[in-house]
Amino acid sequence: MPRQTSRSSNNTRRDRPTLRTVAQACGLAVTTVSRALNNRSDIALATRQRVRQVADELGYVPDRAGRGLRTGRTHTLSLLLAPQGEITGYTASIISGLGEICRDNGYELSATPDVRHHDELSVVRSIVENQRADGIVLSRTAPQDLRVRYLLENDFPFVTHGRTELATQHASVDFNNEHFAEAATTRLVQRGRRCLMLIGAPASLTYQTHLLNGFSRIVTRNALQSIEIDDPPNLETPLNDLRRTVARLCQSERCPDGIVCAGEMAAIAAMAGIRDAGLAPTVDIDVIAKQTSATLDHMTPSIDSFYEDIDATGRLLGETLIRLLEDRPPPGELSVLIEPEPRYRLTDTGKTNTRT
Amino acid sequence: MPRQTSRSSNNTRRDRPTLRTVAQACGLAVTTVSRALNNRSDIALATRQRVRQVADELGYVPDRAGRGLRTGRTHTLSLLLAPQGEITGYTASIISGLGEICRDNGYELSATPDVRHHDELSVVRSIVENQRADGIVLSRTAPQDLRVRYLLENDFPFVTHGRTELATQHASVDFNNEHFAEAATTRLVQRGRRCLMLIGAPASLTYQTHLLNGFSRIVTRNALQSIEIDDPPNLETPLNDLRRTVARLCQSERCPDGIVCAGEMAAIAAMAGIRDAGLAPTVDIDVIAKQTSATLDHMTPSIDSFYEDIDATGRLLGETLIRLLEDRPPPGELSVLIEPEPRYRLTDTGKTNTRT
DNA sequence: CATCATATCTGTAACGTTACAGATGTCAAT
DNA sequence: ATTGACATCTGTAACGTTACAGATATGATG
Repeated sequence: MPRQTSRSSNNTRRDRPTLRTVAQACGLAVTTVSRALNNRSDIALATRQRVRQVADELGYVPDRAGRGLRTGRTHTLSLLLAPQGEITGYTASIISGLGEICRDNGYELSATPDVRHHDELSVVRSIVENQRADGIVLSRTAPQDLRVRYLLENDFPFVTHGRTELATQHASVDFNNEHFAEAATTRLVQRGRRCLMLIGAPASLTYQTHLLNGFSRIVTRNALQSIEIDDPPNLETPLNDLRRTVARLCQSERCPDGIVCAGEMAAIAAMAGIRDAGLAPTVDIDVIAKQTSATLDHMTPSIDSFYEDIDATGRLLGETLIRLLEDRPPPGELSVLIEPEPRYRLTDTGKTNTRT
Repeated sequence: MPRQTSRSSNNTRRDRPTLRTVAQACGLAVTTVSRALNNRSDIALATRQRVRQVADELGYVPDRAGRGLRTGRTHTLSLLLAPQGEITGYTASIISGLGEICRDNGYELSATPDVRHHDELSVVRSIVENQRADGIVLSRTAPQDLRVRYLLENDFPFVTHGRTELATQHASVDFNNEHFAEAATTRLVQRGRRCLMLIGAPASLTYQTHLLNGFSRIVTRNALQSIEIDDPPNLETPLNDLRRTVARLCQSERCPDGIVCAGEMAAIAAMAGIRDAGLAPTVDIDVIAKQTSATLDHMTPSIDSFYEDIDATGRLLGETLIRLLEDRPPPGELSVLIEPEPRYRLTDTGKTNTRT
């Protein structure tokens, strides 16, 4: 057996059929075949069907480069990722859903990690200017997101996971973080907790506002205390730091008796911090979190949570963007809001209860 | 402000410079500029430098479609992912490392989820036949991996995460699972555990053999017992099932006193199962795991682990594949083996000890 | 001085596709 | 028969790049 060579050298690579091949097989002009396969109305229906069938039989697949050169479109969607090193399970789930939609619609999904400590716009600019994709999926949106402004100004198709506060409307999919925060906080109140703390998103991201709105509303309505500290830990605080901060807080006089946590990893670190302080999570300090994977289901003690379906979010992002690209009306609204799904603690048989 | 339109209509999109633009600016022929930018030796060194500089000033970036049409190359690497729904944090880390290398080398990274219940070859075949990428990154390799055979037969560049048992050599990056299993098992033995169990990979994957080799060697050498059950849970058993199986086992007469776990999520579920059986992880049954994220650091009780750096693996996969594509000798060996990094339990201050 | 080798540059064609401007044929109305 | 309207199909050109086969100039060699 030959050793793996470093390039596909003596090319026996099966030459794939082109429009010309199909045209010859049909006895038609190349142009006709092109228009037939693109389902243009000025080609007889019968011809269109015949061409489609012959093309299928020959295994014809349009050449991306040829098409792209002519049309300027790439049939690629770019997913902008957090900078290298800050990529989490969230990313994986988004890719899973988005990738499925791309595959089903003949798009490539291109994953583009952001560059740390770099011009915020450099990645989007490179994609737009160099025509690396037909559309962009953004996450980690800020209220006045520069990237969104840039894309709007340049009239480049995109969809965001999360909203902005810009005057111009744009396609987006978001989790209802306000409802999540309200429901989570309410549940703590119902359990008699009176002194609450929120571990939310970085202040620069739009959804931190939503979380705070929901949290504060319930706190105010019930005349509760909420813990404010100088440098509050958030979802992107390194887990060890978050853990230490929580531990310190738990040993101070400002110790909370309930924590709402907008991310599952942060919740795990927070529980570790509570234990470090010699207290018992759930008993001394109740914790309630947003859940995006199965991990929380197997924690001890088990905690209540609200589920965000990231996989579904990825699918929605993809569908929205592709509809936008293909000039079809978006599915329902241009902006979709996904509601949290309440989950209750595990029973000891290991079953999750999901009540609606 | 205008509402977001669905396509970049009245195109004010900045026309990007082409080779022709650069050629005119330099007073040279298009061909010359092309060859200059490709650093061909039949262009005077001075000319090459001048052209490069003018091109940079004009912000020239080669058009992927034009180049691809002519050369047949896409400057894209495809990462094959587990089927939708089975994608985990592992994926995210691979993408993180691989994406970085792609960006630095002018490649796009295309993420391609596998299709469940479908022909095993369909995805690779589609990539190869339709020239969707210049090279492929595979994971979840089997001893007689059909995809690898197909790629070898078609002389298509690729690199695998994990090895095969095929006679033909191919580029790969692998974690030394045998060493991991040996070291993990040895550590349990040193703690006096005598009746051990391995939660490894699915039997169909090559590295399960490596895990078993390492595990069995230590078990045999120390004349220990190992637990064999009919349908042993593995890393891809749904977590609830794994948890129940472990719980049941712990209540039977074949209860292990130590578990080696080749994945962190499985370790978490196993610990939950131990607790379900009324036993204490670490005390009654010691657990030791392979670690790929920070999650395990914040478990209670904290457990020992061996770290696999997936981010670095992604980078290595990318570097290897790109070197292969560009005909440069691969970095060191064609096959790289990454050694496990021992990690010890957290101290109560929240610091991880990494000794070498 | 003629010849040849070498270094450096250039023009043409082609990759596969689609836009555009016709071309051809058919049929109905005049 | 002629015209026009329509349905259906076709040929040419172009997108940006690189392969290929020269072209030109320079200097060395006989």
